[in-house]
Parts: sequence; C-alpha cells; structure tokens
Amino acid sequence: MDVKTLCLGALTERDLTGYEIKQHFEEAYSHFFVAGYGSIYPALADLTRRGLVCCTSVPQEKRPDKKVYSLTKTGRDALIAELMATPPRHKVRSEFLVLMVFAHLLPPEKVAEIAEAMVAQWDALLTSIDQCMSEDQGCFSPGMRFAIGYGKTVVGAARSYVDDNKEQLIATIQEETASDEAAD
Amino acid sequence: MDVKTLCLGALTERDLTGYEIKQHFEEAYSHFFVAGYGSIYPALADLTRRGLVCCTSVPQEKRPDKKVYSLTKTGRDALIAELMATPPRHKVRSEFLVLMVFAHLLPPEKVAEIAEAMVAQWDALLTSIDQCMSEDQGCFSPGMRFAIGYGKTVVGAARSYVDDNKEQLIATIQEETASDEAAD
DNA sequence: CTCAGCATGTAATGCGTTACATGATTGA
DNA sequence: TCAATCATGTAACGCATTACATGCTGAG
Repeated sequence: MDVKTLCLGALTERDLTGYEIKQHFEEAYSHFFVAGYGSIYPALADLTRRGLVCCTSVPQEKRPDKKVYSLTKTGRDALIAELMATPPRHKVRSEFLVLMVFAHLLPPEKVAEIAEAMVAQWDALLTSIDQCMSEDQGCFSPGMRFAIGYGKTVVGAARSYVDDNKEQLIATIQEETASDEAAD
Repeated sequence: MDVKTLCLGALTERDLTGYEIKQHFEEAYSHFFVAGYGSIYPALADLTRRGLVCCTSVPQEKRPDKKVYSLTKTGRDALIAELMATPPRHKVRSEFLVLMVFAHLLPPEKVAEIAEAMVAQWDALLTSIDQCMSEDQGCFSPGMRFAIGYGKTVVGAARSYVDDNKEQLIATIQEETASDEAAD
C-alpha cells in the first residue's frame, strides 16, 4: 500500500484536487500516514494514466485552472482489491525514542528540551484530531471515527507517558553525570 | 538520523558483530525502529571507512571468521554530535488504520480478521518487550528503561483500543451493508 | 534429513523526501 | 509590503526493502 491507494481512498468520499487531497492528509490522516505534494501529484498522474481516476480541468476566475479528480469504476475496484490484499501493518519510526535511549550521552537540559518539544508536538496533533472530530457532521465513515478514536487514545497515552516520566529520567541521568564527574 | 546512528549507539554498550546488532534491533529497538541486514551491513562498512568504528576479524572454530565492531573515540563524538543535531520526530505509518478507515468497503469478516491479526501482532510485540524488560540486570541505560516503559504503555493502549472497539465498528458496517443491500 | 541458527554480504528496485520552480490573490 | 493561501508540478537524492547468494553446525 502506498500513497496511490490513499489518494483513491480519499476520492471515495468526493471529488478533490491534488491540493485538497494534501489537506485531507494533513487533517484526517496526519496521525497515521504522511504524504507531501512530491508524492501526491505524481501518484495522481499515474492513476490518471492507468484510468483509475479521471481528471477534469475546471477553469476558475482570477486563478489558474484546477484539476479535479474523480474515482472511476475501475479505480474503485482496484482500491478494494488493493485493500483486500494489504496485510495489516503498523510501523513506528521514532527518532525521539532513539534520543531517549541515549539520553545519558546528552546534557540533561537538552534531554528536557527534547521531551518538552515532543510533548508539544503531540499536543498539536491532539488538537488537530479534536478539531477533525468536531467537524464530523455525521459524514465520516465508521472506520474514520474508529481511526480518530485510536489517535486520541494512543497519542494521548504517549503524551502522558512522556510527560509523567521525563522528570524521573532526567533526575537519573543527572545523578549519573554527577558521579561520573566525581570519578574524574 | 539513520541506521548508522543506531549502529553507533548499539556499540556504546559493547562490541558487537553485524549479526548481533541485528538481534539488538529486533529485541530492544523493535517497537520504534526497524532495520534489516540490507541496511546494517552497508552502514557498518561505511562507518569503518570513515573511521567511526573499527573492525576486528575474529577467527572461530568450525565457523567462518566473524567481524567484531567497536566504537572509536571519533565515532563516539560523531554519535553525540548527531544526537545533539537530531530534532525529535516520531513517525507512524499505519496500513492497518488505513484499512480501518475504509472498512465499509470491505466484507465485515475481513475487517474482523484484520483487527484480530493486528491485536495478535501487538501481543507478540508486548511479549518481546516484557522479555526484554526481564533481561535487564541493572545493565540498561535509564533511557532504555524509559523507552521500554513507553512501549508497554503505548502499544498496550493501542492493543486495548482495537480490541475494545472492533466489535462496535464491525456491527456498524454490518448494518450499513444490510441497508445498502435492501436499497438494491 | 531437515530446519533453525550463525554469519556476511551485494544488487536492484521502489519509494518518499526535499528542494526547486512559478505565480496570482487576499488580508494584515 | 509581507506572509499566507490557492494551485501544480519536476528532479535529484537518499534510503530502505527485498531478493539473491553462500555455507557450516547442531538439534530433533
């Protein structure tokens, strides 16, 4: 599964431009999938070439044309086939946790700064998840609600864990730093 | 930050072979960083060339030589510089949640199967985290303990959320499927 | 006899990230 | 006037995944 699949998925709800698909990624999918213009536009071009979406140029006043994409029947079938064939994976790559693992090699103030920055990032993410949830006027799919609930729960748990345990970690490495210096 | 940094990090504890580094990734880092031989061996070769690690061939009985890597002073400094310069990121890419978002396009039994498979994967991960924790004879860094605690908490929360909410999701899409068919 | 574990690597391919490139409008 | 928003794309680079390639040992 790649960005193409997500583009097809986004188009099941309604027709969208590439730009709007990017927004969609940032709003609704941000806590579990990221994609930038550099992936989305080439994906859309490829999907058009393969007939899975079709593209209509809509002239606009005072703006260049926009390209509105819509899902074809073939595209819908391809999406379902792709979903049926996708094994459920969930990958995390956390440079933050790597930094924490080697916290004892860093100045304690730096560790505190890193932990606070991470908590702030998660707070921002939680705010955007809440906002997303409040925009649901019965129009979200049940799965979308499930994913939003997941985000609130799991990102919330991560945020709290770090917030609750960072002081302890910093205190421990501070002790170690002190005893290392005494040993010199 | 890339696989190279993690290799340097692993070598702060003790000298290791490429094979052992891979084990290390699977045991201690599995819930937040993945790397295979195809990344580790080239990384080690590059680090050796740049003088950040040094490599000793150890002849073995009844086995080919193994290459034991150790961190040089330069390597240690480079690791710390790299850590200091790394902004704390935490990226999730969940094909599982994508599948859930589009659950209404799939047969309910398939959705159940996917959710159960994910829960089973997380159970396996939790088991390996627990095993890792039980192997700590006071030899882990405080940061490693922090990361393990994080894993237990957050993976546990994910597992529970999915286990507690999957029935509800499946029930909802079953209703929808039924009313869609009635409409036909 | 077969499978799992130890042990090291290469090569191709695919994918995403990042930076680059453009340009009009609107609100502060 | 400056930044943000709308809007679309290309190109280079880096990185990881995957498959391939090899070969011995010990346990069951």
